[in-house]
Amino acid sequence: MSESAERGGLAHRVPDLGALELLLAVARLGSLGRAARELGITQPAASSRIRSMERQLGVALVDRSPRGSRLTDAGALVTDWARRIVEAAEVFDVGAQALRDRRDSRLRVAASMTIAEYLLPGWLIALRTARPDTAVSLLAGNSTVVAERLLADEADLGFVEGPTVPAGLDAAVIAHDHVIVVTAPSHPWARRRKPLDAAELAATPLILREKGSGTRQVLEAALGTLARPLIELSSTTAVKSSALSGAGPAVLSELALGEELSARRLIRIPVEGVRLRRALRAVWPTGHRPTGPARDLLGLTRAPLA
Amino acid sequence: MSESAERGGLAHRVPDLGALELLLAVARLGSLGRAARELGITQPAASSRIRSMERQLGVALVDRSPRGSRLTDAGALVTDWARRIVEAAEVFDVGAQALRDRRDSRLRVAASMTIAEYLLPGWLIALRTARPDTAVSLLAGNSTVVAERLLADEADLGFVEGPTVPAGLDAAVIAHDHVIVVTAPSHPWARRRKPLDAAELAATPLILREKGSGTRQVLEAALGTLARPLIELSSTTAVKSSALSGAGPAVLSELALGEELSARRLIRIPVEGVRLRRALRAVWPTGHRPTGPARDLLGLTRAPLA
DNA sequence: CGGGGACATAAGCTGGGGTTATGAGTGAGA
DNA sequence: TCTCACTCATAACCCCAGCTTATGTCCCCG
Repeated sequence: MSESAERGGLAHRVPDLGALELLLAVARLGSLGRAARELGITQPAASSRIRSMERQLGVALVDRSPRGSRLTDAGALVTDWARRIVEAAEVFDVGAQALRDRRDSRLRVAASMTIAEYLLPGWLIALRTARPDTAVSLLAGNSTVVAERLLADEADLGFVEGPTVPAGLDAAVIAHDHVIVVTAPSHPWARRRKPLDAAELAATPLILREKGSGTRQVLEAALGTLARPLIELSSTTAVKSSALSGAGPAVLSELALGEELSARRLIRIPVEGVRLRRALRAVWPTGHRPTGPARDLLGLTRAPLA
Repeated sequence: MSESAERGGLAHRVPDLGALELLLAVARLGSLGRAARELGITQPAASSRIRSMERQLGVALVDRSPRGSRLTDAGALVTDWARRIVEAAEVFDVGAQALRDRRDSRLRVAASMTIAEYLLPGWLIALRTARPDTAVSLLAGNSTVVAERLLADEADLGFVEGPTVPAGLDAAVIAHDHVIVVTAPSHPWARRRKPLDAAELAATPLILREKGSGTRQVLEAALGTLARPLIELSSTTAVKSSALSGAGPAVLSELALGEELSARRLIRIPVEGVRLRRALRAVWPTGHRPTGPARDLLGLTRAPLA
């Protein structure tokens, strides 16, 4: 993330979550008072909070009138940025909630790191709207750990990544984790018209995760040869940062890239003739077809076998 | 966003930004004390803050030892979710900062709503690492407004979307806003093997923005006929929510979809034989080639003409 | 065996955000 | 025109989260 000398800290320049939620509520409901009521606080509290947020940002956010409150132009812009933060917070929330309720919950899920990080919270948000009262617990670990938990009846549903299904488990492919090649927009590859081929990819020094990591394995299996590292880094985030800084082409899981792709801060380079993907599977003990909440969750994860 | 009865409010279950930043610093630096120093607070403050975050989440996040602190397994998971929030906050920050410094700044940008919302903050984050001391101001408005500002020398660089370039301006296409068709994973289209064609798209009732909106215009221009609305909604977010809830296929700008696509909560349905995209252009007064910071920013926005 | 890290604990201050109580516009209807 | 019902703003007060300083404990290393 290129931590520049940035004195002050984000927290002092960005309103806190409560204020952002309040702003969204005002936008939706068109009135400070109504928004306050929805969040369970009083109207003066809401009024003061919005005001102090406007002071902090140095911009008027809402037009007050005796008939209600509407967003300013600037307010509309700010509200959309705020919504992104709140959505990220929702992901955090359901993830953390699942993590917390270890023991005593109704649906116990065991998942690989990648899935637990990027996919599960989204599914759980969806599950919550369908079955609001289901408490979920989450354990993250590798395939072996997931299998152990399922077989010991300490988990109801598991998720694993990779080519093999652990023994004793039935599985269904629910999606694929695409490993993709990206560069900064300034890189020459970003202007290519023809897709890369395997030979070219194998011949080019790339920004990679360390040897043995999931994405690296997928890449080398697909190439049928060892990859040539330009830099080797031990975290997905570090790889992303290097790529963003223009150090060179990087290989990353598509799941780790959110906004960077759609905002064109990183460009996806098409690759042809190489199967750069890894199956993501739901798993359960052989015979024990998922039922109840596990079945609901499984239904939500059904994606096309693209 | 399907506001369920969700009592309590996110803010009470999710640590505040300061705490999340602290957690990231601890993860990066491997020590509470060092992290504290980096954020400009004392070691006991950091210690207590992390502890209260652990209490709040009900999970141990860091392993303390007299030699330093390392993340727990759960801590690593939580840290990655936290990073998403902090990144969204950074986007908010640079956007808001640009919005605030209206008058007295060195680089004045005028941009269409879509670009100001989704693209500009990312570019400004990148610009900040290259030119940390450049103050940027941002005005959001439609093409006409952008053109006015540029011609009145009240802006140094503009960004507009749509097929035409306002008179008196030079332009360069920097990217394309792809309008795409998405459905929930449960929708039959999510399992199609063949791309949609124009006739099929025109014949199917779709979840759309209101008539006259940008994405709707692109869609109807591409189809050469009016679209058939299943539901008409007045905000991008509302369209997204409806699609997520499985109400039907929706048409949205790719820029508005972040995590939903990569996490497969919404599935992109390929469409063939239809040009569902709109040029995004940088613009400046004819003759006045951008120089200085404006030139730097323009350089950052260069993306392939995909 | 004495530093010097690293983290924990304790006591005290401060301020942001909450509350209640009240005032003051505006518009709609009797 | 008066009054009610709605909006938002202001004032006075309270509380607690989070900060600070000052100290204690543990462990490793020279």
